[in-house]
Amino acid sequence: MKIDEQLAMESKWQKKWEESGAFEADAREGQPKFFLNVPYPYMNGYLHLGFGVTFLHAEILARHMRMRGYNVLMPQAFHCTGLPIVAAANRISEGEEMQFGIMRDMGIPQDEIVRFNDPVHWTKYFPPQAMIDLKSLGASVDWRRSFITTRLNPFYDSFVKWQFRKLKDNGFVRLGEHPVIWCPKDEAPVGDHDRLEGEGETPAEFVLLKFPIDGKFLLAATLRPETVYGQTNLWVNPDIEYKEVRVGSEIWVVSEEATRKLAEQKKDVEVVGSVSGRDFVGKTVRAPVIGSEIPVLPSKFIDQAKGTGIVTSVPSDAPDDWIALKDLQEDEKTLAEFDLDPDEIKDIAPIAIITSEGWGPLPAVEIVDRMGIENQMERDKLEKAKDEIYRTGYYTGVMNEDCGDISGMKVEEAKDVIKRKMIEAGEADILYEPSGEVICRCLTPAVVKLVRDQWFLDYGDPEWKKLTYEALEKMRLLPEISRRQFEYVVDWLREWACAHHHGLGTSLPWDENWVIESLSDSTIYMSYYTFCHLLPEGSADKVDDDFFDYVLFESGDAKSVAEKTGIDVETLDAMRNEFLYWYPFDLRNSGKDLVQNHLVFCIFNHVAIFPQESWPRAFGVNGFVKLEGQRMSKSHGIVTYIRHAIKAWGADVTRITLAQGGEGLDDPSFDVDFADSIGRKLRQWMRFALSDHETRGDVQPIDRWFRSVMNRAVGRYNEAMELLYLRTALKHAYFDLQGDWNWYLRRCNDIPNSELLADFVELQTMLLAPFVPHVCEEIWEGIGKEGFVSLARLPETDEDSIKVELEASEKFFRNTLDDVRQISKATGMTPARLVFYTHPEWMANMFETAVGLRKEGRLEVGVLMKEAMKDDLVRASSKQASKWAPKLVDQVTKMKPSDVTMFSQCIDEKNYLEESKGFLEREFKCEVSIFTADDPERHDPGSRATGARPWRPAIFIE
RNA sequence: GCGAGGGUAGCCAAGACUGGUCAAAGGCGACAGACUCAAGAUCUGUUCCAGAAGUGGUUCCGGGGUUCAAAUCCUCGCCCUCGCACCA
Repeated sequence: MKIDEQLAMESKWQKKWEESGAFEADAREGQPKFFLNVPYPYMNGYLHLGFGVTFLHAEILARHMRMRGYNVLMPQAFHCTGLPIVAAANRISEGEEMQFGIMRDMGIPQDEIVRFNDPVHWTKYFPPQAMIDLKSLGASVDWRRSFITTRLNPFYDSFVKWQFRKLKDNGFVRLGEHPVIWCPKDEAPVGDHDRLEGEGETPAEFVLLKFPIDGKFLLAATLRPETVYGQTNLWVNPDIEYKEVRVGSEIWVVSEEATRKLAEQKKDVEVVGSVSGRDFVGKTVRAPVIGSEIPVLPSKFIDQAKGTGIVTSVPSDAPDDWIALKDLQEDEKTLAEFDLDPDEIKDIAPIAIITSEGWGPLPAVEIVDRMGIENQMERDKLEKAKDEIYRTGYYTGVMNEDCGDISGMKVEEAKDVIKRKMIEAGEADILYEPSGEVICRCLTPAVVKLVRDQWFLDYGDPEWKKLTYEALEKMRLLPEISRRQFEYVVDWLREWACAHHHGLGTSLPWDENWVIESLSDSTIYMSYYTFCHLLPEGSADKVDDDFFDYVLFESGDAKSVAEKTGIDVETLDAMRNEFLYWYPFDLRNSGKDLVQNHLVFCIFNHVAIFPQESWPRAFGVNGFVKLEGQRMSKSHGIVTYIRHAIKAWGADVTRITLAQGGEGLDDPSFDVDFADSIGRKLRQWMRFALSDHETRGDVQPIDRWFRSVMNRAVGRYNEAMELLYLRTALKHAYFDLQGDWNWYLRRCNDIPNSELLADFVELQTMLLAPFVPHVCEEIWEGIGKEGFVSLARLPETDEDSIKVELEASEKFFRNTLDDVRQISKATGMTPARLVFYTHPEWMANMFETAVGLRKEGRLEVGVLMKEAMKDDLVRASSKQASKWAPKLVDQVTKMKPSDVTMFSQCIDEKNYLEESKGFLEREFKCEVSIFTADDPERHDPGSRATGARPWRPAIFIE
């Protein structure tokens, strides 16, 4: 079948599903339900395979559960909230080439790209496209319940407002201030996606130390406030014009660059003058905390862009300070230039303050020596030195006894204590700046802005955390191994800034100037899926809090809600009923990147708003798709859209390839070779299923064997599917089963039992249907079944047809065959005659005795002999028995528990081989004879018979 | 740096919690054979090394350890992935 025939076949079934409403799910009393969903994808482009993997995990399970008899709901909405769409639209209107390139790569015609200059156009264009993609992927979604977010959807808008009023009423929303990386030109926060440089950089907190001088303050910035006890002097750059800034009632002296930072972070800031650094050199200032006078000295190593352009000097622990001090002490010219007393300067010595592992009292002195740093200009070496000291100092360091109140504290904790103390005493302040250089996409270097009156969701609230933890404990996590990460995140989350001033979304109900950000308007919307398809058009502006209170909590009065909203009571009750029936959801699946925010927010918000019986039941988490080992991501350019994959391979192959890519948290890979190969196999399977075969009516042991194997496979498949181990499920239900079927055909000389053949084709088709639904529908129809396979009922495992002894016998047979092959290979012989010698009867008795002892846990050589000798047959061969006993004990001890069960009862091996003699002769194309090892009549020219053991006949090849 | 998950044969990937039939499932690729006029598809076999008897040797990122026994448990180190916040 060519790809276009394949696609035509697939869309034929997609149309049939849609026309018949096969996947539209309504509350049905008496039938168990299963409600799955995945986070709605963001609508700034076509859907890519990354979303495909996440989606398919849920979708495939949805199809599986449907076939297990559940009433399954799988809805899908689309996310438009937030900045990226707006930012991208702006870039289009600015004519930015990069953005045009992205649009072209998606396959949007050049003359249509300009229409994307309006954010609203994105929200109209992409959701239908995403629907097309998912439908052509064979999604079994109830599309009646789809929607988009933001105020563009007034119903959803009301829902989010209701949610936020609830959160606020319950005391989970509060006001505070918050530093963000900020673009002064755009006057907007610069998220990672909007950065040309500096991905991952965050606001870092500097402590500003105030040094009073002439009624003003010199402001020195430091990342290590705990080192104030080691201050010996202050550094200023004599060649710089510093600015005098009025901050509140104080005048601060800082670099020009720093004035801009202050403007974004402090209230009431005004530049009032300027002063040369030179003016301060030689003067003394009183250092904060320690209170002693220290000299202001000249230095040129200070980076003016960083901090305030003024640095306090701690030569004991800062290599920069130590080397600068040393330089100056030896630099007579500079000393003279600034009229500094050489003796006084030379008297300045580092003050030891921190004791840390592997270091002496003066780490900076030590490391400058060790690394052979000569002067202040060796910036790279100095950076490295600083890093090294800071790392060990921070984690292992302890403040020594000369550090006042913080003596004896660990550096980690001293830092905070001293900072707070200084700020309280008015000796210090805070300044944020990006932890590394950040450049906005508009080419402007970013700064840190302190956003005031910021609304937060207070995820730090201990009571709230406690409830969330409780909910998490009761949840099922797939895979379970992700639990530690969830626990960590619940613990670690603090306030979350839940609204901003830009982007699409819903405004805060109590303050229209704020727009709720995208991770906060998407936490409980799974409940909205349950009833949104019943919202009547035209009631958009009337749906209010009372409405949601009624539908979700049945609080209030139906009649008055009906009057207010114009939605009749019956419809209201139907919505209420849908919610009650479907909620909570049974599984939400997502990429692993959402564990640390979205999924945990989802729990937080559920426990804040809903009663316990509506809390989430399970989360599934999966990795990111890799294409040939490379991560797919938009920013890295390697993107494969769902539609491109479908065009190349069709929906079925795309689905099964993604499903078998990998399990658990590992990143699954999209294996192109596998896709090609599985496509061939599926076509082959369809041909096989739909063609006529020669069959027979009689039932042979091998038929019972395959039926046993088949039923066992179903059990394993169900187990794996429930845990979302799709690859494992495919292995059991498809690859292994196909292999067993091939073996079965070989064993019955290519003439299968007719009933078994029909059952196998039917079952295999059902097992594959969740993965490759289209080809399975085609087969289902072809073999004359009514209705869709997608809606067929998977039979329960028939425990009675699982026959352990039959499977053991066949395993024995295959092992024996393998042995023959191994011997042939090792000897290079092609058998001209094959002779098998099965174990003598006494061995079986002794073997079973050994297994019995193992089960009782008292298998030892002595015990075994004593027990086995009670048997007449064993006693008759006592000499051989005692020789065999140690080996037997060893062998049985090492058996897997599963094999102990499988091989505990010996079988009539001679008879089993006899029955398959014809098969053996066909396989090896030679004469085959079978003897018991103690048969005096046996043909045994190689004296092999003595090697026979239970489950392992001796073999002789001529 | 912090938190979480990983590193298994040519490649992808099970196994690890509960140590032993583990030279390690399955898939992909490769090679050989059967079928075929041929190719493809399909089926069968091989795919760490050695081997004229079903075996032996050396393996599961690297070092050290526990144990009769380690891919599996402990420890140290190296490397990879995800996340670290207002951003979807």
